[in-house]
Amino acid sequence: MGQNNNVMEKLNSVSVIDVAKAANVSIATVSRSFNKPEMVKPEVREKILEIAANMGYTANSAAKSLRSKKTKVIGAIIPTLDHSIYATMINAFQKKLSEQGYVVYILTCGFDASDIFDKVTLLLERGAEALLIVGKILDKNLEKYLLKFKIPTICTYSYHHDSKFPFIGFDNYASTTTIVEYLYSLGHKEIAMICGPLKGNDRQIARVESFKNFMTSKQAEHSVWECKNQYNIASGKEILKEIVISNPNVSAIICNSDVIAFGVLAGAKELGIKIPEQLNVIGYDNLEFAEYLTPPLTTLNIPAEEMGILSAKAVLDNLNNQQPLKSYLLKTELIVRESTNPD
Amino acid sequence: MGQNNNVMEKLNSVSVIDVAKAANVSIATVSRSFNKPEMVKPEVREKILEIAANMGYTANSAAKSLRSKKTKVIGAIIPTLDHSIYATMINAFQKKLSEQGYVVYILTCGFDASDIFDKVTLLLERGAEALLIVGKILDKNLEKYLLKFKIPTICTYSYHHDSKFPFIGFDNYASTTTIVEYLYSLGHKEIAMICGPLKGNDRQIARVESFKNFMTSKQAEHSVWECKNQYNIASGKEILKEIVISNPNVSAIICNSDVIAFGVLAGAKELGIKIPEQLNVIGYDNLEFAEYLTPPLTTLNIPAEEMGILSAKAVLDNLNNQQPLKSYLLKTELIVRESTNPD
DNA sequence: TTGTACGCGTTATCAG
DNA sequence: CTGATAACGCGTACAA
Repeated sequence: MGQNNNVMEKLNSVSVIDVAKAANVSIATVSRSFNKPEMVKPEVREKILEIAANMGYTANSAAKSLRSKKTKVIGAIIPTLDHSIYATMINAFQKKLSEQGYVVYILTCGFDASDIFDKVTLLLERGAEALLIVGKILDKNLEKYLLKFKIPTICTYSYHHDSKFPFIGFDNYASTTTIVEYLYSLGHKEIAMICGPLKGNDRQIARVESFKNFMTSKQAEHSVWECKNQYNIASGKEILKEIVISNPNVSAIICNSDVIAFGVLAGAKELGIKIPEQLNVIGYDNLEFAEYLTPPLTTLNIPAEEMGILSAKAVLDNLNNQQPLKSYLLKTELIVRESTNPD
Repeated sequence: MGQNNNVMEKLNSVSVIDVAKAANVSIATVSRSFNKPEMVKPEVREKILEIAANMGYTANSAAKSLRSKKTKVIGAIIPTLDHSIYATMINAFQKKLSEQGYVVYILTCGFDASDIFDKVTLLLERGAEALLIVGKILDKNLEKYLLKFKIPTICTYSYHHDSKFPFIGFDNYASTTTIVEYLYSLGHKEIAMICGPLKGNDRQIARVESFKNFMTSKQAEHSVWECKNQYNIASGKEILKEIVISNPNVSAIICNSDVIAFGVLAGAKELGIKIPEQLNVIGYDNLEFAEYLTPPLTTLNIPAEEMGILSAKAVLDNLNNQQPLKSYLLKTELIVRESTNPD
């Protein structure tokens, strides 16, 4: 290895011209045998296909794209693959698209989506024909850009009525209201929320707002704790300790991720805080482990896989059948388990 | 929307020709301003770059690839993104590559890697310049194919000395031996292993073999339980029940995934089996949650992120500097916690 | 049903 | 340092 190992060169060493010569037909007939089979006499086509296979012919996708202006590539921009909640969606998205020969470019951007212009253009310049984005598009320039070039773009994990782009997601604001209402109905008068990084993160912002609005409307004590660094179990544990020290009257904690809730349960155990007797804990995402925690975690189920599949279908329908992209408001569901109970 | 919304057409509406005209230079100079800046007089270059930016010029990647025979795309084939252990690696891999303007195609193949020829050719035909694959390449035809076309291919998550392809991974066989030896040294005489799907999965096969060989050499009782369906917590729980019923003398269980081990702990709790007093449990992967389980899980740490980063570096070095791909045998480490102890 | 010839937008070559 | 032009491999009018 080392010298002259160019993949394209090797892979595309035999072209339509070679096949045409070998089959004693024109290049047009070869091309048509692959792309418009019904236009070629069956015997001729079969012969060409066979010869092409024997010669190891592979269409050059760059040339194909250049000519046809289609790449069969979809771009996806997500915060990170390191959270199963995004990985699950992308997994479903990718699987569905690959059934139709589409391939997915994946780019991670961290939780701050306010600065993803570069990532978007990178994918677009590389030929992405449509985009999947997590959350709302916050950068006005990006919004203009996508609109100007009519890039088919789907936003997920959120739902905003005022958006210029279709959303296939769920209502973060309403979902959190469901959670807080439930906790309030249980009699909790002072509740804390542990949220993820807020900057450029419309999901977290909506949840915090919903929480604050509800609690304020009831004139109930409340506090918000931002998990700024690592979004993991250790953080949840740490933040619990801070909460306990500075707000000892908190009787329930809303975690905006099951991972954080996991940490809170772990921290509570260490501190000797009984759950749910002394403290109620509620998660978000309904990850697989939630029901196996001690105690089983009350949490909010979100339609991760469904978002991926529906988004893929929408993209396919748009690209293949010119169907306009529609929004879907998907349902979430509060799964009550044993980490919450009446005060 | 609906008609004539071709992304490429819109995005590449202004070409080098337009920029050249506007800047009053030749197209060659425009091209060079972007790709070989040192060959263009600074003032001229700056002017061209500015004009190009104002006109919204974007190079057509298909044309670029067609001419240069480079795509700056890397393909990755992994079992699933739905397991954080793979997602973590891919996340690191992708992040590193994107620093150099590379983009990653991700395709999932399930756990059976014996039939991925189609996936490989799909990625290659789409222009992937190099490949990242999880596990050993089992299909002889695929092996021949990759060798014939000299596709830069890195295999991960395993390490085989007899492989025709470089491995950036760890030794599954030896790692399991470490685990079994440790358990045996603790005095366990009958051990069970819960493994993942075996078909087309060299990692699981190596671990099972290692386990059987060691136990046989000690003439110790042992059994292997294949987790055929879902590779999740519920399965671990279920299989534990089967083990307890049919092999009541088992005093230790090796789980080939922390997720399975999680299920075993959950099942044990339900059955009233005390861990580690009545049963030792050991995991694999050292996922984040392992140390927070009850009891904290003894497990094997694997270098997921490191594999991703090193693989990315190797690919970059191969593509940019013609450096041959080298193998790296990375270390694993047994993390002893409280789910194991002397008999 | 098939063949000819052109153009897609870029980079590489070669001459200046 | 710059310009003119060929070539990359394919799809598709248009002609036959």
